[in-house]
Amino acid sequence: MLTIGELASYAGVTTRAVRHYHAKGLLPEPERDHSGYRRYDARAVADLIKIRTLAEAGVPLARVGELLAADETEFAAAVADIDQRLRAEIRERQRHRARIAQLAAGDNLALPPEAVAYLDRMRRLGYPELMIAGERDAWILVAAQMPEHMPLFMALKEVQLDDPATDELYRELGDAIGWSPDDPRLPGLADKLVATLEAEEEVDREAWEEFAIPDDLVALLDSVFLDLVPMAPRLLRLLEDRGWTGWTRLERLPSLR
Amino acid sequence: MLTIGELASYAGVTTRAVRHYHAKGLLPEPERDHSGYRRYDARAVADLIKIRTLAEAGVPLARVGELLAADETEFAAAVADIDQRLRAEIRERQRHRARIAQLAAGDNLALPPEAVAYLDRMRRLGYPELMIAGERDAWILVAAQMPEHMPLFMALKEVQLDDPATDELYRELGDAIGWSPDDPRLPGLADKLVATLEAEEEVDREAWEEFAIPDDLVALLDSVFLDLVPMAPRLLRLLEDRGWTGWTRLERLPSLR
DNA sequence: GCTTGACCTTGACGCAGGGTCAAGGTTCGA
DNA sequence: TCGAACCTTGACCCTGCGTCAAGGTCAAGC
Repeated sequence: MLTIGELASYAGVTTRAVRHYHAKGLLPEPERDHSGYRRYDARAVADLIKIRTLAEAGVPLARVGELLAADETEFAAAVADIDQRLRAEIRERQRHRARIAQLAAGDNLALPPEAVAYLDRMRRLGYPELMIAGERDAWILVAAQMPEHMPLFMALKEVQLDDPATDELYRELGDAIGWSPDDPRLPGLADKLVATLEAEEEVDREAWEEFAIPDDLVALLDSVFLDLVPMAPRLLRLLEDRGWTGWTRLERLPSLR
Repeated sequence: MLTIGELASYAGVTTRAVRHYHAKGLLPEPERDHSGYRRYDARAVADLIKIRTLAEAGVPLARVGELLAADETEFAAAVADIDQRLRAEIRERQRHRARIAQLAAGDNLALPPEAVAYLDRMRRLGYPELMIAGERDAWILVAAQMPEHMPLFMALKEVQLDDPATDELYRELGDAIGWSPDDPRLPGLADKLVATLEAEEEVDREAWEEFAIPDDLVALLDSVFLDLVPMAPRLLRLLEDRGWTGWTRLERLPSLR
């Protein structure tokens, strides 16, 4: 007759595992000797090895019990089921590998490659880091909600950078990011912004409007700007004085009656 | 400003997960409003999405914190490390798949294919199921301790079945398995066994002895027989009367002084 | 002003599969 | 007769949250 330690070593498991299987009902509790020690026969070794074999094959303990008592049909069905689970887990890990390989390739936590490329271009063009950081945070939010639209959005942004007038406007905004709320240059900046908006062809904006950003996301993006940039609240007020509201989605105010 | 539920839904996680990340120190606790609710800004959404991105890439939360604060070199090293872990987990599951595919192919829980083939042959030859079950349990124990010797052992067993004399002896043992301990045919069976043993060429046994089964395993295998077969203790006593001891490894008793 | 339902708060337990003490009793060999 | 190496039960630890429980808060509709 075997003690728990001997049993465990025959089957190549720890005594803790054996007691765990007792607690789970996988292995029946054996007789105790006069001092309370568990005493096992050879059948227990064979049973334990079967349990180990299934557990090491990736079968959850909860199912090991069923499987030991299953007939051939049930066994085959259960095995098919487990195999499917294993395949799913393998695929999952393969996706994880691909994902972290992407992460390793750049600073693009949570951003698709085209957005990384856009931010890199801003960096090469000499935009201030604070502005780039704001853009990145904002696009992270958009990418999370509308990942399928990101290639289009980034293509539109690249077009904007290609346009010298927009580029110049953006550079001024970049400089203005550090201005204090009472900076005297702010009204002039607001004038320039409004002028650009009014000069803008409707066509340009249609491209954006077709893939309407949801209202709550717009509000969130506005708050990125408002939180990050000290002069932002003042600038928005100046724009409202000039008949425009919002930031992420700038719109004409309904004219006052 | 966002509530925890809004934050969570922007990032595509549960509120429970957000609180979990707070508890783990991955995401800083935000300000509370007058009623004690957590209030988040848009930065928190971006931070949370980064956490999610890493966590979904299979990075353990304990490492996510380090990674968010890591420089590029550390990040690359950590990513390489995680990739290695993922590959190991994939390999593990592929081994599991192969293992359960084997299991599905037969009743061979914990037995190598050659042992399954041997047991199947016993079944085809009409040996009683009780004897086959005993053989299976015994070989499970051997396979667990000496897996590398199983092909040889099974080859030797097949040779025994090929021999008409041994086959006949085994069939008698198979019949005897159900006998009561005081069955009058037992002495005759013991005589026949001893006769076979003494007629056996030394060469036959050398093959087995070369790959000595350890003493404790022999004791365990004997106990399978003693536990499973009611008449076993009596049969062993009868063999000892005739100058032989043991069962798994039958040996001549040292002659009495 | 009241109810209802959807939020929010902290705290605690649960899961798989055991690892790792703790505090004590038992057995075995020298 | 002593110490080492067993054994016993009980309880806490890990991951990554899910899921109660027992309440507080908020907005809407009556």
